[in-house]
Amino acid sequence: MKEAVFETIKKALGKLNVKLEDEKISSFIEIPKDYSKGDFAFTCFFLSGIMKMPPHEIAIQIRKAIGNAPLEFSDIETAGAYINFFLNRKSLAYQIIKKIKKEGDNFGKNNGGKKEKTMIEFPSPNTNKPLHLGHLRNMSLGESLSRISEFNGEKVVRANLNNDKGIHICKSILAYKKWGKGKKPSEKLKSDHLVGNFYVLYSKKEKENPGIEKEVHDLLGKWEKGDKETVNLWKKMNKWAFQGFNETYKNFGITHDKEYFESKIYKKGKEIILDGVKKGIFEKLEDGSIKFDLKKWGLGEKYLLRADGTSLYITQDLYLAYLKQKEFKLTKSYYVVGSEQEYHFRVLFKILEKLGIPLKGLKHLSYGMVNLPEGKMKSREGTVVDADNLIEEMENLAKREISKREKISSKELEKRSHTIALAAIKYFLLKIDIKKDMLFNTKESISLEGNTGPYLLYSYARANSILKKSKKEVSSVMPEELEEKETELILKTGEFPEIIKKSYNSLDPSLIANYSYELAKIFNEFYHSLDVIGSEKEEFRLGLVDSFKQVLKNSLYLLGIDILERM
RNA sequence: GCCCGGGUAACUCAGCCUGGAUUCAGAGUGCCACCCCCCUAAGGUGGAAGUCGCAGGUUCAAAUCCUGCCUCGGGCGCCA
Repeated sequence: MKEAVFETIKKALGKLNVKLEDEKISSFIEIPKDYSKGDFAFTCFFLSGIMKMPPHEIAIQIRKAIGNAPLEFSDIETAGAYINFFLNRKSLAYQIIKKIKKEGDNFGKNNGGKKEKTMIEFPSPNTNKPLHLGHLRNMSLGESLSRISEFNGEKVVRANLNNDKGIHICKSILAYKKWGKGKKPSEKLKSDHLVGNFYVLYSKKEKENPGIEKEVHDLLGKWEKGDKETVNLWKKMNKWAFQGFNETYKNFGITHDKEYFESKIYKKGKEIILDGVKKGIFEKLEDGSIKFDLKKWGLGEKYLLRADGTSLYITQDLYLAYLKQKEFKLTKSYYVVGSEQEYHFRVLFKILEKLGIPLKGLKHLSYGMVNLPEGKMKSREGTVVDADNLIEEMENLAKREISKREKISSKELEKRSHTIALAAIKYFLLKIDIKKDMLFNTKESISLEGNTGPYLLYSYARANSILKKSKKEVSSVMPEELEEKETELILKTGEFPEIIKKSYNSLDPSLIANYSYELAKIFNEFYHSLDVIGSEKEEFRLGLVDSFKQVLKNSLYLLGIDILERM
């Protein structure tokens, strides 16, 4: 439709003997923020220099030169320095509603990425402590980005790298060994929480007696040598950690297609480094260590292999990047990892580039930290918001709210409160710009009112309720006149495909989250100002409600949020 | 010291990429007032609340672009 505006303007300018490049004209055609100002607008400020007239005068001149509005438009009017183009909204509305109806769950999909095979890695936890709020942000983002990519036609492999070895793991193992007394997970103590408790205990003991740090190193040494007792204990505790994680993943609606384990790859990658030395990219020092000079790119120097020939974190990451590619023939590979690791990934990608390993589409999907009013979360000190506890707390809150309103079976109560709790958490974590740090204030964040996940579910349930109660059939016949709220709602649903593309291109789910809220808000305004059931336009408005419901559903799907037919 | 990223109402955040509009720089929470005759009040309506960190610059036009500064966070290991 923009072309029609363009042609109209170009013609009019021709009549006024104003010569402009097509691109320039096009760049001054914009979409007004407010529907009441039309569907397109042409700004005349920039012409004042050329035409030697005040901008509003120019607008009037151009409007005159346009003459009668072409068929596509219902109206063209000037407002100050703007020429506002109103599309024939009845036919536009009709087209949007028809399209949503026809495409349903596929509305907004496109296959722009159909040639892509993408691996998205998240949340890659350490196995020495349970998942916390930071992981919830990570998982919400990972799942949402996976769905957004799929919605745009990509094939997505959801992967997880389990950081199951290293000094931090040995800390919880040592604490268990010394003070665990053979304790086992129980109904009351989830297995990964048990492991986490010993990690906290270790930190406490270390403060009292810094000497035990040596014992941890000894333990790591034993593990690396394959000491039977140590390895068995490590296996046992890792199993507990994984069991607990799996419960949390399931509870949070996360699945993976591929699991990687650091313990299985940590020795690998040496060949890649040595190959780089042969090619003269890396430098071998006298003591045998290998390093890479990245000062050219402002990244300093980085060691790639220890003097004793053992691997470093970056070494195994190089290997894993290579392995992923080999196994899955990827065209893209994303890492959902916190912003604190930006430097690491810049170095990693630069090295891969220099090695000439044909890895395309590597990207660190960096997200900001989740902080508490008291400051940073620290697992060591136990000052974290635990994932399982938070979910449970939210469920209880939702249960209380539901019980105030309605008596339902306990099974239904469980289901609804769970869905509401997850919606609240996921929406809260996704609505904020991916790259920004965020503050989690327990009391304020755990709200079910206002700009929240439950608000969206509630709007959806209301729409559903109308459709259920009405005895009439949805009709595609357009009414004579459209009310303002009707127009707003239709145009907003029509924006959806564009939002999807934007969100896909910028890899940021917050655009969809904020769109969902705006959409639901308009629906609630519509709901309050106009009757559906019993109105003369009942059939038409049912169609409108149905479109809204569909678009909100698609939108929430992309955020990884399940819907409820009743609330 | 160097490299990233923030600083918009009391609080939490949109808007910034792609600079514009009339009375207003928007939401939510909180505060004040109002609305259940009617499709779920987890809702809607109105009000109070802002030197868009500071100072320059570019432009007909700057929250938005550029420079400097202030300030907060993160990062700069033969740790992971």
